[in-house]
Formats: sequence, C-alpha cells, structure tokens
Amino acid sequence: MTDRQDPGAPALPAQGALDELVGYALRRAQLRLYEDLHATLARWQMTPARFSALTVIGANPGMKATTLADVLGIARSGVVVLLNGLQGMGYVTRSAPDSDRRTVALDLTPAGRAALAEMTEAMHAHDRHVTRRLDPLERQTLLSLLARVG
Amino acid sequence: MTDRQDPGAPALPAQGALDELVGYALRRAQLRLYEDLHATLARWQMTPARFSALTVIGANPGMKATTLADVLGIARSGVVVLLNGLQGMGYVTRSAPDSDRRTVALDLTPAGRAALAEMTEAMHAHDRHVTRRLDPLERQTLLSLLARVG
DNA sequence: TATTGTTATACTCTATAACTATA
DNA sequence: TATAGTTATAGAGTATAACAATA
Repeated sequence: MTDRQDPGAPALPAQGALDELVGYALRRAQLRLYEDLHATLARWQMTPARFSALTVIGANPGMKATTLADVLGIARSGVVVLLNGLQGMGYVTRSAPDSDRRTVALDLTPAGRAALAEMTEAMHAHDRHVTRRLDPLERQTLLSLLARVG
Repeated sequence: MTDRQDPGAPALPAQGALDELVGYALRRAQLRLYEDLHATLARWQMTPARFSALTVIGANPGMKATTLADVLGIARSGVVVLLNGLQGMGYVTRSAPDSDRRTVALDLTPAGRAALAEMTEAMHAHDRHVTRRLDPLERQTLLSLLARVG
C-alpha cells in the first residue's frame, strides 16, 4: 500500500523502513539536538568538539595530545587545530615535559577552568532542556541503553 | 579528585561531565555504529544518505526533489548530488510531469526496487547486530525514548 | 628506528548564491 | 514575481602523508 502525495495536504511523507532502525532514530535525535547545542555553546565561541576537548583536558591534567586524539576519536592533526583554537582563546596551555620532550602536556588556564565551569553548567541546562519530555528514570534508562549500543 | 595518568597502565582517561550528557551518549553510540553501517552498505556502493534517499523515494513514488530535501533535512543542492549518484547507478529516474514541468518526479527503477529490498534486509540485520545486547523490549524502549528527545 | 607534534594537502559533506525554465 | 532544479563555489570537519625534534 504505497501512498501517493496529496498536493492539497502536504503531510509528512512516509519514511519507509527507516523508522524501525535505531541508527536512523539516533541520527534524527542528534539533528534535533544540534540547534540548541550550538546556541548554547555559541556564547563562548565554542563548538561541540572544542567543548569535548576542554572537558577531557580538565579531567586529565597534563595529558598528552595523542591521548586526547584517541579519546576524542579523531586524528592527531585534528587535535592540533582544536588546541590552536583553545590556546588562542587563553583556555589551554601546552608545555614540554622534561620526561619526554617530544610530547606536550595539556593543562587548563585559570580562565579555562572558569569558562569550563560556566559552560558545563550551561550544557547541563541544555541537556535537561532537550530531555524535558523524559522523566529522570527515563533519562537514566536512555543513557544506559545507549551505552549498550554498538 | 583528579587522577593523573599511570604510564604503565594506559587506562581510558576520565571524560569529565561528558558521560552525563545525553547528547554525548548519542554521538558516541553513533560513532560505534558507523563502522558496521558503512561495511553493510559498501556492498552496494551506498552511503547512509544515499540509502535514506532511496528508501524515502521508494515509500513515496513520484515525489518531488524539494520534498525529498525537506524530509532528509538537507539543501536542495545536496539532493541533486544524491540523485545524480542514484540515477547513475540505475536505481532512480527523474521525469518532468505535465502538471508542473519545473519539478522532477522521482521513482525507483525495477533495479532500484530490487536493490532497495536487499539493502533493507541487510540494514535490518545490521540494526539487529548493533543492538544485539538489547532484548526486544529494550530495543523498543530505546526507539520510543529517542523519539522524545530534542 | 619509532614516536610526537606539526604542517601541507586533499577529500567529503553541506550550505549559499546565482542561473534557467517554468509557473 | 515566485518556485524547482541545477550549477558553481566556499566553508567546516576530518583524514593521510611527509617532516623535524626527540626518544
């Protein structure tokens, strides 16, 4: 039973088997989040990737750039771009440890720590907003189910 | 309590407040899916976007390109690229309806229908694979929770 | 020799704007 | 005038490969 479009009533077209796929549901949910996510971080001229990098560095003081690349799941060259931005904003420092002068030790500046604290609070508010139609138990269930996907 | 790295045991670094965010859990789950998704569609030289387009056209015979752009959430110029690929593979036809010769009516070829049927089955197998650690009820719960995010 | 960070480069995806043909 | 499809172009994001410094 294939429905033709009704030109008078532009209803949402059928999406076939897509609606049954978890992968598609994930993508659609993420697309719906994105606008609010960007608006939340725009105040600090941050992108999701920059915020993730800043958070991971904050939680792992002195970490290497290569480790950061592994955690974020991106190439080392991509980390350089992120770090250039974060360092340019005065949020991150790179230093060369005596133990291995090939590496850079990454740390937050006081300004970086302060900004991260503000952003984290804003991100939690953002997260509460986009999950406002879920009660606390449902939200927790969603997190634990997502952790078992893949 | 901030943990320093132990060079001997390269444990997964802490990810700070990221783990509590639904948006981050979504992104990580999607990244884990991607490898299997790409491998599944590679057999037909398809990308996720191409598969989505093919599915939507299959469910809405004769639909316009602009409507497809709206459903997929991309620009019209992006649809042209997708359609060029799908038409070049012999899966989709573009025709100019007499009712409005500015538009193109999109339809699947017999080859397109056959390929879509195979791909849809492979995609369902892929979906079952990536959700193999969820029982049927949990999988359904995940879908309905995702639909309420954003 | 191998690894780290870096640079240069290219590729993918997508958006914006201008163009054409129809309405 | 306004709209549909197309084209050209540019931007963001990310990857690969080559390089210098260090191990």
